[in-house]
Amino acid sequence: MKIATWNVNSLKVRLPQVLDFLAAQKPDVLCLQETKLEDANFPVGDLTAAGYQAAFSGQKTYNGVAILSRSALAEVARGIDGYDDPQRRVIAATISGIRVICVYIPNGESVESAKYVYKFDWLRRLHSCLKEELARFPRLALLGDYNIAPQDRDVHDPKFWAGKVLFSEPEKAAFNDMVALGLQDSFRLFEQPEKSFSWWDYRMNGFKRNLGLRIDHILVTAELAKACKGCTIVRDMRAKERPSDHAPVMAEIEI
DNA sequence: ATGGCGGCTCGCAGCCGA
Repeated sequence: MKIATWNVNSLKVRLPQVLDFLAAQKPDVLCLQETKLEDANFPVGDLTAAGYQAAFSGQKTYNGVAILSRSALAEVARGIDGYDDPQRRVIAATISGIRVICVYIPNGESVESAKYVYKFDWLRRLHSCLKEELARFPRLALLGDYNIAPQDRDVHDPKFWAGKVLFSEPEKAAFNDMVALGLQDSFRLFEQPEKSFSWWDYRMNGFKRNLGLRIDHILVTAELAKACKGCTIVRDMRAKERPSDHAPVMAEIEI
């Protein structure tokens, strides 16, 4: 089973690239972030034609998440239970007995910003939600745009990024709090090329110069980690015409 | 590397992302 995550930065613009990715990589599950679409405009027809069912939770202009799956999506849940957040950032579904949670964790803007405070409030709520989900589902994967680069090797210039949003110590601590719940970073279960990133700024020739960050992750429970056969960043999607600023991340689980 | 890109909107400039 191949599970993937991709921040597409507008599904309306990126639909052709998403269809390319589905055809080329044939993931069983693809989690999307920043669809920027109201549910009424979700491209159900094109995705059905490509062989995928979808569950989605969107809004106009900002945010928006979705899960595409070749097989049935059960127990679909939108948002975090008990948290009335108008920003559409979470959707979950059970697929082939695996709990798949797709998240678009807030960016935070800067460490001085009110949005940084929101990020931590949000992460606290996600943490307690995860605790409950983990009690129910020994097979769970948390995929998405975390907006956190957890380690020095996930940042092209750790000295420059030190203390900045996406790489500040409290954010790394929040990431480690999720790991402490029993989740493992599937990417780091395997040998990986140096300077592996999942996001590159559109500006300053960020991709060509490989000035990136690894902020998109697939965290899995121990039971899935045991069955995990690989995790890769599908870098070539970032090199295409009119790319998202993120590349997809994909893990293979033998089930 | 932070102006510099690219997506969005009752657009024609400003907000947001990361």
